[in-house]
Amino acid sequence: MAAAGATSRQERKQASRDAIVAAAARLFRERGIGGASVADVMSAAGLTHGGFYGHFDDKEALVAAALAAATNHRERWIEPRPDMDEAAWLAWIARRYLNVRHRDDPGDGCPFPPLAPDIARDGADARRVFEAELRKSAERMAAGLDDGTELDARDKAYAVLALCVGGLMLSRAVESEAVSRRLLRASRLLAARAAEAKPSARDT
Amino acid sequence: MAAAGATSRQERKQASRDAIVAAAARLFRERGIGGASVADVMSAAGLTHGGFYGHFDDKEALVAAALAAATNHRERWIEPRPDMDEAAWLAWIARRYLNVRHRDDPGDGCPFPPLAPDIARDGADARRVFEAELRKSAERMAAGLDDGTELDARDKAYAVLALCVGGLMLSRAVESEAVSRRLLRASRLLAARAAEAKPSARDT
DNA sequence: GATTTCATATGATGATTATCATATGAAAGA
DNA sequence: TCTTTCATATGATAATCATCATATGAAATC
Repeated sequence: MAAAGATSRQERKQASRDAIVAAAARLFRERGIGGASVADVMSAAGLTHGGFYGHFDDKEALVAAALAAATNHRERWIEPRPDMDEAAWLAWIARRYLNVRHRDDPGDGCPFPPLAPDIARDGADARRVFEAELRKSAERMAAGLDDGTELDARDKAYAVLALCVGGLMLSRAVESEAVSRRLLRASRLLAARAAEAKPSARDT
Repeated sequence: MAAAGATSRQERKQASRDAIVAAAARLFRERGIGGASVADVMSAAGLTHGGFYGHFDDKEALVAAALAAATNHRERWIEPRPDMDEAAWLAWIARRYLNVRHRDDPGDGCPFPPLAPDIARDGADARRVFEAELRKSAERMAAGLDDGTELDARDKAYAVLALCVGGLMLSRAVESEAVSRRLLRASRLLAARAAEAKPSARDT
């Protein structure tokens, strides 16, 4: 048995795998799935292309792993803030997500806007991972929301996610800075409207 | 000069070009830009690959043309309805857009959800066409909306577009029918909230 | 009718890519 | 120390793709 201290063969293989997944998570978000080859990913991970198939069955398996690994900012975007009312909290989340910094750094951002259409056309495995990650985001957000008259907390969360994902994606696809910022701002403002209008407070 | 009646050489070339653009508009929406080769598009147009460069400089020029050609349903989705109030009209638009039929037929649907990320990474020409088409949609919608306290009519339109595009795209990327339908329904319901709460009608 | 033009077809070309086969070299086990 | 194992490197392979070069055949012009 090896001295438990240093890196065992198993540990180093795991470290390689982690590096591959991290490189893929970044490159796929930046360039799309078709825009980053297996050799590109391996090279970005500091390895050569041949070893790839010792870690994954095929590229699609890497897509699924990279997608799961790319959702690591969720806790930062959707952070409970019991001090805020619902509308303020949604506005706060939207501001953290729908901004120029996030727009300009897709490689370190949310994987849903750059990858959703690719995933929609990909295999069922990737779609299952996508759904699981989206659901986790929705549940985390719903935990801070109240049920409304038409939309329960989970529905509100799904709708706000759709708005945020759509707004960010469109802000990246237009050419002018002015329209791009307008999309971000308008989407931020609509997000807060998902909070119930609270007729009870007014109509009592 | 040829008898003006039949198809001149010029007219037949134009017809070929139209067929290429129509085939590209469908295939790009169905498979993504990278998923449809020039040869695929030409074959779908009933031609062979070689003639392509007599019509377009390169594939990117075709992307721009196909994108402009793929927005032909806008008038159906965003149809003025002076008989409805703002919230009802937005709900009506969202219902026409965010439904299972549209979700399951991307080849004949809105080009924004399937193509936005590809366009974001593509050349500036395609992004300019994307922006022009998005702007036309926003202006058509804004013409039926009122300015609100935070969001003017154009902003409301951009936000509703972001929500619709995001909701449709996510509904295609998840695996289960239940979550997919939930995304469509929740997004439809939030769309109507873009209408001003009309404090004037209540608070007067 | 002869000749020219040109839209399209046929047939390269060179680059890229996913995937597989085999070599290597260092650590693990004996 | 010697042998085995195995993670990774090097080096194919076969397919796909955008793009280019040339051939063809029918319409347009003379």
